[in-house]
Amino acid sequence: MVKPMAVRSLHNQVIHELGRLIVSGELAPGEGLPREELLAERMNVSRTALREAMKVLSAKGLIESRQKTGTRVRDTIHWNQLDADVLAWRCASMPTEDFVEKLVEMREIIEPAAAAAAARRRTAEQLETLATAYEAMAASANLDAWTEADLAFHEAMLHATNNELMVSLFSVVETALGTYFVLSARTASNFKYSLPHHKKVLDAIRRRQPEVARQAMVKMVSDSRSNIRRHSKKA
Amino acid sequence: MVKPMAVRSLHNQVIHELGRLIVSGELAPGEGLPREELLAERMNVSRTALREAMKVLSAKGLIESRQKTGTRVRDTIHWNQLDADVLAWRCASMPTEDFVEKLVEMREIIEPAAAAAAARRRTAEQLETLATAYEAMAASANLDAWTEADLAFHEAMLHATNNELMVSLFSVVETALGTYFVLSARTASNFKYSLPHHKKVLDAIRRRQPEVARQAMVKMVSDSRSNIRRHSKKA
DNA sequence: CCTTATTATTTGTACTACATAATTACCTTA
DNA sequence: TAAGGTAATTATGTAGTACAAATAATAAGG
Repeated sequence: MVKPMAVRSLHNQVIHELGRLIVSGELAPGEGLPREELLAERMNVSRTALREAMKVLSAKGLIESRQKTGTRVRDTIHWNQLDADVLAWRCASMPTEDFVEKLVEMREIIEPAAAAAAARRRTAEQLETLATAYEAMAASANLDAWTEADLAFHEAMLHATNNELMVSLFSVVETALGTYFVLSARTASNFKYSLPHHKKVLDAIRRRQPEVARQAMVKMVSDSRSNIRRHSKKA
Repeated sequence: MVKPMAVRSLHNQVIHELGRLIVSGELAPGEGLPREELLAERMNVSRTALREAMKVLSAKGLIESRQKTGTRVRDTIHWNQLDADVLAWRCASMPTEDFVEKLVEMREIIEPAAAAAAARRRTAEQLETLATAYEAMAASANLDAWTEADLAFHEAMLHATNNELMVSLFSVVETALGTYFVLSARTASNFKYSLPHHKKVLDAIRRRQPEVARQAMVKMVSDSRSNIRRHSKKA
């Protein structure tokens, strides 16, 4: 789940280091950061690199800089919670149960609607991509292959809505699926459990049946929700 | 609609200048930007300020920099379409009809679900805030006051879901409402047209009736959709 | 012709210097 | 003493220079 994310450049490292610290709560909202000169020295980077990182974190709503006052961690209200990085940082450590709950709720809202829209507006080519992803799921020999194909399926569905705003929600779906992969009690024998659900969605989209697609997707998500619940109770 | 956004700092100006150019299509995807030194000179800023801006645009998925190769505008697929700035830049000039359509579709997905969730989980305090916003709408004497209160109502509803991921979608709702305010044929006499819709939503949330709230919101959005349609046909 | 070394160019990082804004403290004055 | 304005202080903001690192293009060598 945690992206390896070959962080090449220095300022990218700084972004992720500070970002993770803030999102994890180790740097609490309201807390002031050391002034740039000190912080740069402490992190062994130049003020230049540090500032470039801080501008990005500022754009994500995590921090706020003012002259003389310094830089402070902003309240979570202002965080760009849908940002892929912010979501990833929240899952860097084991995500809290209530955050998983919120992710599932988002899937319940996004994906059935997306399935319906895809059934209405998908092109032949988009259907092709979706079908290919499904085939890869069916053919997957191990968990990793399944995971990759599963993500491809859900992303292809979002693309098939032909609404780029919808597509941008993939970061949420991706994170939700990621936590599911970690939390659900899957084994080598049952990891293809949800394949029939995916087939129903695919078929409904192929046949351009929005409501059928929606219901199939509702079923799929509600199923994965209960899978997580079962696992949580175990733990 | 277009945020005045008192762009104080230089690099913020650069962010918005370049951002708008890219999102409007004046700088097409695939197109390479001049190298930093030249671009900085051309924009009358230092390379320092330019780079800080470029890092932010890069974080929004609009551009991509590589050593030796230079900086290129990325394909729209990679754009962070839900980013508040990106949305605002898309509406800087008159938004296209199909973009408005996509915004409305997002409202249709987000807001009914949010209304239902708010009815389920809102706190007394959140209800208070929502009611206050409603009162302000009812009391508004002009279009500006109405607009402000309307936005506050929709934001309060998202907050009442107690799901911060939902709250972050406010940028989408805000943009959608903004285009609606511009495109709908409102006059001094009828701008409170949707007040009863809002009352139904508020009451359902107060009474904790998720499905009633959802349906009321479905009605409100579908109504505003048809209002926009009517106006588009005129033009 | 293919492979490998060299070169040139562009972004990446560091450092210095100064500008600007905002807070704080002080100092003047009624 | 209290009010109010003013100057000192200190953080971020901007500019500019120099060099490092990466890589596309090119030249050298087999």
